[in-house]
Amino acid sequence: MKEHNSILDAEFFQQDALTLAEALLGCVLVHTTPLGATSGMIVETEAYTEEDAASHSYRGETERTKVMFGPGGHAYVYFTYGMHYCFNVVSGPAGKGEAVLIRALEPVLGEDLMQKRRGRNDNLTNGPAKLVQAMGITKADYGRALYRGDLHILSKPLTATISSGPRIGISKETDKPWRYWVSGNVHVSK
DNA sequence: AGAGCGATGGCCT
DNA sequence: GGCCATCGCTCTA
Repeated sequence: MKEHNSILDAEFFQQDALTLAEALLGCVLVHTTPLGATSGMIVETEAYTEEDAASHSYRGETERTKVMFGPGGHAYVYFTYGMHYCFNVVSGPAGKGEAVLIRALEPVLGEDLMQKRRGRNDNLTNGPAKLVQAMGITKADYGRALYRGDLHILSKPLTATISSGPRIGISKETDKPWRYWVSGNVHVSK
C-alpha cells in the first residue's frame, strides 16, 4: 500500500491507460512556479490507447505524439482548436502509445493564482484547456517527467464513487466508455 | 438551460 | 483543405 500524499513514482505510470485513468481520480496535481504553487484534485480523466481511432497515437509516432510512445510518467501537452492546450499523463511502458487526458480538477491550493491566470473567478479548472491555463502548464512542459520536480502528482485515497461513460468531443470510438469521473463532483466538465 | 458559432493554428490526407 | 481530445460569448426561452 502506498503512503498517502507521496509523489507518484515512475512505476505507477506504467499501468495501462484505462487502469491509470481510474487510478488518477482523487490524486492531486501540483505545479510550483516562480509565481507560486497551484494544485487540484483530479476529478475527470479520459483514456486514449494506440489501437483507438480517437487517439492521437492511432496513426503511429509523429513529432507531436512521440512522447506518448515513451515510458509512462511524462507530460503530453498538445495544442488544439487554434488557441488551447491540453495536458495528458503518458501511461504504459515505452513502445506503447497511450496516455490519460486530464479533463477536470477540483482546486486545492493557489486559487487566487488560478484566477489571475484565467482572468476570471469562476470555472477555473472544469475543462481540459481551462485547467492547463489555471495551473500554468505550457507547451514547454511537453515531455517533462511527472515523478519528480515541480510538476508532479500526489497519491490520495479516493472515498467517492467513480462513474464512467463515453468520451467528450470526439467523433470516433464513441462507444468506448473510457471517460472516468468522480460521481457527483461539481468540478467535472460538461 | 441550451443551442449556435467564432476564434485561430497545427496536423493529416 | 478539412478536421479537431475547446472555450466563452451571444442569442433564444
